[in-house]
This record gives sequence, C-alpha cells and structure tokens, in this order.
Amino acid sequence: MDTRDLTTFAAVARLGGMGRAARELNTVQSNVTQRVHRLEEALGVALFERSRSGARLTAAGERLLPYAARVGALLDEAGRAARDDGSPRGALTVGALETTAALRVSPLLAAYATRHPDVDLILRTGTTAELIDRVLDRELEGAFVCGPIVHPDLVATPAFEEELALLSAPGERSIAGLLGRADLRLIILRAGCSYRQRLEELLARRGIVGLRRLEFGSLEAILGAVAAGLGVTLLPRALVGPAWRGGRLATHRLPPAEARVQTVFVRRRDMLCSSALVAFQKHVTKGKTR
Amino acid sequence: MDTRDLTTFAAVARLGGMGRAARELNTVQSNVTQRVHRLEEALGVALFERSRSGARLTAAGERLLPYAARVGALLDEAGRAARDDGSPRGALTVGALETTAALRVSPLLAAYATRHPDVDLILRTGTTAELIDRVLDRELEGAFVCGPIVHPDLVATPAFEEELALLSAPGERSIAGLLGRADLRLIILRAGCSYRQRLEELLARRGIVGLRRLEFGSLEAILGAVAAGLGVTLLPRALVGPAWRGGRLATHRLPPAEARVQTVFVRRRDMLCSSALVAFQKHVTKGKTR
DNA sequence: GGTACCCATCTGATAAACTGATGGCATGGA
DNA sequence: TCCATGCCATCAGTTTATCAGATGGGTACC
Repeated sequence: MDTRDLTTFAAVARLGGMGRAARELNTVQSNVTQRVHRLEEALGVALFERSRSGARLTAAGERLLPYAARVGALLDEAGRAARDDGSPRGALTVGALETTAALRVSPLLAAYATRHPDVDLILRTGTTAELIDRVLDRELEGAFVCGPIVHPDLVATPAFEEELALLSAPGERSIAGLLGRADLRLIILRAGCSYRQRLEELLARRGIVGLRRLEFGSLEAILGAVAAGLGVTLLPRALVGPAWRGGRLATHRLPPAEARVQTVFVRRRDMLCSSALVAFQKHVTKGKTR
Repeated sequence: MDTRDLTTFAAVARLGGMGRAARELNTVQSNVTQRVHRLEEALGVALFERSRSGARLTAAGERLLPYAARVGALLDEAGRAARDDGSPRGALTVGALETTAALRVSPLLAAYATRHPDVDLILRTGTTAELIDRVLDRELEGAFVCGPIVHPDLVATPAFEEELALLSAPGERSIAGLLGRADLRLIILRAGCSYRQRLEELLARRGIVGLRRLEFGSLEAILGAVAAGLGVTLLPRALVGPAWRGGRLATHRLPPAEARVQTVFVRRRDMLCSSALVAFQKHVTKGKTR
C-alpha cells in the first residue's frame, strides 16, 4: 500500500469523483482510476461504488478513509521528529483568543523570539471552539483557550488567570444600576466568543435575558463602542490599558466566582511536541510563576 | 516520504548495513543506498553514519526509526480494517498461559471454531511477560495472562478466576507438614512463569526461602514429577483432572487470599479489534457468566 | 437526439527504479 | 607488504512503473 495511493484515495473520497480528484491532484483522470484500482486490488475489496455521478465510498472505503488521514499525519510527524534535533527552529504555529493575544501573548512572543531566533512564530486568533478544532485538525500545534477543557485527545495545562470585569461608559457607578437600564446592549467580539456566553450567563443569573447584541471585529472597536455608550461588555480587566483609563471607560468589578477565568494551553495528546513548542511551553510556565 | 523508503531505512538500521539490508530485502546494495539517500534528501538530515563496518544511525535516524515501525503497523491495520466487513474471518492469533490454554481455552476454541468456521485460530502459549511483549509488538491480537495488568498501552478485561492449590505427592496431609520437609523442591513450568513467583512469595510468607527448583517443559511432566515425589508445585486446582485424582496426587487447598488468581484478557489499546477478535471476546464473556 | 459528464481502457512517451559492474577505502591476515 | 574481504558510492544500461492524452461506453438531463 503506497502513500500516494492513499492520498489519491482520500481525494477521490472527499471530492466524490475520480475526475474531480484528478483536477485537484494536478493529474489526469486515467491516472487516478489506475491508483484506485491498484489499491482495491491490493486490499481485495472495492472501495468505491462507481456511478454516472461519480464515485461513492463503499463500507470498506469508509473504514479505510480515516487511516488515510492518520497515515498522512504520522508521516508528517515522522519528518518533523527526524528534523528536530532539540534546538528550537522552524515554524511554530499556535493559536490564542484575541484577548489573550492582546494581553499576554505579545510580551511572551517577544521574549521567545529573542531567545529562539531560528523559530518562525505564527499566531492565529479565534474563539475557543475554533482554536480547539484547529488543534484537533493539527493545523495548530497548540492554542491558548478559555478553560477548563476536558477532551480525550487534548492535554490542557493552565497558563494564565484573568479577572473579568464589566465595562461600560462612565457615569453609572453600580452594576445593579447599570444592568437596570432598559436600553442595555451587549457588545461582543464575535459569534462563538467564550466571554459572550459568560456574559449572558451572568446577566441571566440577575434575571436579565434577551438583550440586543452588537458584534465588533476587534477589541479596540469594542472598547470604543463601550466608551461611546453603545452598551456593556465583559472582558479581562487588565485589558483596559492606560489609554482607556482616564475616565473614558468605567470598570465594574465582579464577585470572584464570576470574575475568575482560567486560560489554558491545549495541544493534541498524540502529537509530537516540537522542540520549538517545548521551549514555548517553558516560557509560558516561567512567565506564570514570575 | 514513501512507504518502501521507510521499510528500507528500518532494515538498514536493524541490520547495521546497506548491503545486509539489500540481501534481506531481495535487492541489490546500490538500490538500498539510493533509497536511503533519497530519504535523507527529502528530510534534509543524515540518517546514517557510514563507515567501513557498515551504517550506524545518527541521532536523527534514531528519532525516525520508531516512526517507521508505527507507519508499518498503521498501514497493516488499515488493510485489515478495510477488509474486515464485520463477519469474523481470516487469522486470529491469540496467546494464553499454558495452564489457561489447558484448562479454559480449549473448550472455548472448540465452540468458537464451530460458530465461526471462516476464522483460522492460532494459539500461542508463553508466560505472562512473554505474552504481553508479543501483544505490545502486535504479534498477538490479544492474550490471556495472569492479572492484574496495569499498562498504559493495554486494555485488560477479566476473563477467568482460578483457585490455585499446592500439589504434592500423596502422603502428607497438612500444608505445614508438607512445607516442613527439608528436601522440599519446587517444580515449575519455566523461568518466567507467573505462578512460580506466587509460589515463592507464598513460601516466603511461611519463612521458607532458597529452595531448589526443578523446571519442566510441560504441565503433564510437572504433574508426573510431583506425583513421583520430586517436589511441590502451585497450579490451578481445576487442572488436576480425573486422570490424576485417584490417589496419585495430593491437592492442598490454600486460604482464599493466596489461592485466588484472576486471568485477564489483554489487548493493545490502540489496535483495531478485528471482527474475529470481537466475537472471540464475546465468547469469553459468555463462557464466564454461564 | 444531442450534450455533458462520468469512469474504464488503451497507447506511446516519459520518468523512475532496478540491476550489475566498478572504484575507493579501511581492515585484518598471510 | 600485499592480498583478500567487506563496506559504501557511483555509473550506465535495462526494465518497470507512471503519466498524459485519446477513445469508448454508459447514463442523465435538456
């Protein structure tokens, strides 16, 4: 069973046809047909049901498909393991929540980049759910997400602890007074944001439901909107930097049980830790205890 | 990275030379050289240190080697998964302790063979340690061994419960009297036998250490030796069948804490369960509750 | 009854792998 | 010292595998 036969097989399965797979693989249809045939002959089972509209996986094909991906991932990992001589280098792709990226990761990356100049750092941002999907798909070696995370294929290590606070325009001093306003609106970063859910739970516990939502694409935009009196938001308190302190924003502290949120670093349990990643995790831990 | 490149690489690593690998792979040395070269070029690292006496793995080669085995195992498993349509067939290779094989597995296999005629059953015997090694090496799909087994890569399910008994030649009625004899010898099956250790622990608790040991290759030989008065042994009580009951052997029952031993069925956690194995485990469970 | 799209098959061209021979090199024995 | 041995690298010729492109059969849809 050849590696390329498997990737060809996977492409046919994914695209639902040999011709389409051929186009994607930059080859011709007859070639794909031949590879699939050879794979079927080697296995002794039919992998596709051919029809006028393309090729559909048989039961045997369905069983084989996950292995194609696993073999590919394993070969990838083998290459990285062989190349990785213990000194961090190459690309390190990690993910982070936008808030974590803004608040914690920048200084970390700066120190890391200085210490390990041979590593090309790539930082992707997204919501907890998006980042976890990407870690599971091996697009990211790891990610900072909103904890706690319990997943059989993931390892989570505590990285940071944040204190969330309600932010509003200045003027209202008490949370109760703030939340009592009829025209209250929630300002959130994006649809799947972990803090959005926390904010809604927090309000629900106070009997407030069904509020209007405003969605903004960046943290600065959110803070600006809050300062302009468009609504309230829930964000790490430390995120409100000096530029926003001087009376432009009001920060309402919450009881510890609601305020504290842990940011964890997750990675696939079965995936090789590159030296670059090991060093990165060391930096994170060092930064935490410091 | 090609599959054959990896197997070639593994052969060179194992045999310590390209020429030797070529002989094993039924090809010529120049070919092996070429494959290794290509692999090294693809990875960008040297995998072997060439010398007059052969080829030795570099650090990068050491890191790559385990992946060669893993990829091979995964491809194997992929093939079996694709072929396995849910109805048990093909080869099923399991292991068992000699005592378990004699006492429990034979009737099980008979019933299983009748129920699933398309399965070629292969039973290997050995000690617990040997069998576990073979399961870990994927030479066996599973094995009956002496429990309890705790291992991160293995799953163990209880299969049988045995009552061990001290066996001796007739004449001595009490265990104390039996063990008090100065010329006492232990008769054991083989070096790594799990019951041997239990027997020695049992004697040690009674202050008896440093006894002579006799080693025999088969259960029948052991029972014969015991009957002939050569020494004592520790075996499942049920193993002493009718042929040995009529006064030729004395069975000394032990307190439950020492007598009870559980036989478990172990298999690799990460390995595909073939339909033949699933059906086999079902038979085992059925036999247990019956 | 075209037309479009699908897969299977065939054929010649191209690329890759394989074989066998050769050479360099170090070692160990006569 | 010299030869035999065993090792790997390299090269050239052959065989094999892979590829691209064309063709044909089949079905669905217009």
